[in-house]
Amino acid sequence: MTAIRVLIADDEALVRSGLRAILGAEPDIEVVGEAADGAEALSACRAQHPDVLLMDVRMPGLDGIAATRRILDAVSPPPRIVVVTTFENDDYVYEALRSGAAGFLLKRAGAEQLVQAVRTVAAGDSLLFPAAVRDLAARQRNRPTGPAAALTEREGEVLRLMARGCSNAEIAAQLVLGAETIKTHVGSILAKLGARDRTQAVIAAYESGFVAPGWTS
Amino acid sequence: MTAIRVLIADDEALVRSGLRAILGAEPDIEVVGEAADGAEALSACRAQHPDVLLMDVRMPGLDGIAATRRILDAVSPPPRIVVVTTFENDDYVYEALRSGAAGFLLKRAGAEQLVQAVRTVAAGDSLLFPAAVRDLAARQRNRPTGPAAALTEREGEVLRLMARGCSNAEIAAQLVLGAETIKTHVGSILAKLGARDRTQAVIAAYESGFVAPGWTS
DNA sequence: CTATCCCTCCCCCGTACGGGGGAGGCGATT
DNA sequence: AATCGCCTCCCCCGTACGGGGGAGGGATAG
Repeated sequence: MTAIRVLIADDEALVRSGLRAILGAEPDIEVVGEAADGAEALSACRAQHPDVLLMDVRMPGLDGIAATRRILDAVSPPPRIVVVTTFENDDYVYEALRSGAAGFLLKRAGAEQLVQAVRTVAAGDSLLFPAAVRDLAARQRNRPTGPAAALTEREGEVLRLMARGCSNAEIAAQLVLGAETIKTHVGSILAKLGARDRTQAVIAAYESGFVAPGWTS
Repeated sequence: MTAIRVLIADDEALVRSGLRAILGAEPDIEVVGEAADGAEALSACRAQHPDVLLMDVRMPGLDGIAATRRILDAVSPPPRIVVVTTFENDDYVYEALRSGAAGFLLKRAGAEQLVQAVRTVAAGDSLLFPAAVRDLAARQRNRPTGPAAALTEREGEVLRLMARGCSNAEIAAQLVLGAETIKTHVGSILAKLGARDRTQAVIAAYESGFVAPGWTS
């Protein structure tokens, strides 16, 4: 049996070196390349066709999630992708898996878990490590990420209410404001989101993850 | 170290027996009870406080997902829950994990994988088995399940276009129909979905899974 | 101090939207 | 043959919505 070919994608060179050191020590694992961002990972995958791609979520440019999607779309045969992340900061666990990642690994996992993870996904299985996943999932709701970031706090509240089906009058009542004020906010929201009407704004809210369907929680 | 206490919840007695046989053969695992549905699982958890709960998703009454949620809410300390499912039918993978399940196991997994899974979750780690998870996730989109089921084919098309931000005129153009026709369809959709305006209809479409945000794929 | 941004509220105006009717054609079911 | 549901199109009407202006107050930054 030939060695498992692994590609490492992480924006920090030190981390890449560390991973390479750990994996390189294993006789059945071969690190075939490194990438500093999602775009590099994509081209490296095209060139190297690794069996396993170890990818950080937080990277400049194409982040790990988007890169996962693109690589699985563009590279054939697709590598098995393990998304790596640090501790506190990540809401991306499920998004990563939904994007088609085969596994999810916390950076504070031990070296043993790492090589185990690589072997597991290379064998065709998926994995989740470790228990902290559930806690992360709970925290997953607090994601203001998106083009909705440009919205002010007030506008955010208004958009959230719009996304719950409220009319301008209802929003005004809810926030104890004049109906005219809401119209102004709605106008700003439409402009910032590039939406033509409130419906498009709500769609943008869903698509950007500013609000999420109940069944995703 | 004391044995891992396992509770088995499945509506088929034969399956329960099989699992019990497999797990009972392991010296470090003890099956402390069985349950035929979610409600039984809940009360059994309260009585036995197992370390691990092996639960089928499809069960009469309280299904596995709902039971998982309730048990994790109601039982302290909560057991580690492994959701078990058969092959084709399940969109529930992510819902199960989001409900707080520690792991997910296909029934066609081998006995070895089963005991391994029990040991893994008992140790505090989460797991996913096996590779089929991603394919299941991919199939997850095709769920016309919901209140949108009552919609006509035509109405479905219209709703889908509404959910893409189209105006009535645009929908009419898209479907090569009169604008008045679209108004009729929209009216029917609003009535069937219990929505007051197109925005609420689009929200219902998202919430019911009739359409899904791009980031869920 | 001034500029800028946000929040608040007001005006007018045009229109797309939604409610409430009706009506004809068409296929399937009964 | 009759009925029913679906699709198609038409009328009128009221209004919530969105565009385009303006304006004052408060906070922060320069």
